[in-house]
Amino acid sequence: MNTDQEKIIGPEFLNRPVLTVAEELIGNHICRKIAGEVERHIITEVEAYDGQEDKACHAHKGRTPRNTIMFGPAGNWYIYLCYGMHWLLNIVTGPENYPAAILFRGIKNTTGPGRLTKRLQIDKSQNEKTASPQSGLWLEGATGQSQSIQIERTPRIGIGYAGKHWANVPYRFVMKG
DNA sequence: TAAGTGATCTCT
DNA sequence: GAGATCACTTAA
Repeated sequence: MNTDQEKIIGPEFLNRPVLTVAEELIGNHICRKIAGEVERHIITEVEAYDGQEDKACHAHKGRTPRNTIMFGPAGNWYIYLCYGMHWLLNIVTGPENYPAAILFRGIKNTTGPGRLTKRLQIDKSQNEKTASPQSGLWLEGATGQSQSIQIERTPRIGIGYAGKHWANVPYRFVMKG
């Protein structure tokens, strides 16, 4: 018997290598409750940021007030303002004290991390919250669908400053079609 | 192609 | 406290 609880993606799913989690998130659902109405969107594009060695990861220079949440346990949201006007949404993954997160870059019919958060009405009020129906923002598994999708891997976007190696590793996952 | 926009971080 | 930086979007 599948209850709603069993479909929710929580720390058990997220506390694994960030690349594995990122790839498996494609095709699943991001869920948002706004004024009592629940919306579900298919995840089509994500990027992985993997630990302090990853020069593109916000935590690569060590712990700061902003990125402390990434050092915490998996399953929390990391949301920050980019270029002064765009909120970017990440989910923390991996074990405690290992800073890794996945950036949500696109959902069905909406491409771009800044547009995604605008579409879902996400801002810093969700930052550091746990992904769960109680916080109004969570992830659900789309069982049955994920077997038929095709995933493409490409280098990440907009991180040329990270150096030749880290700017070229294929840590971006996009749903084909 | 370029400019808008403001929190955060790294120096003084 | 000041200046540089930045995981983007939009309008031309």
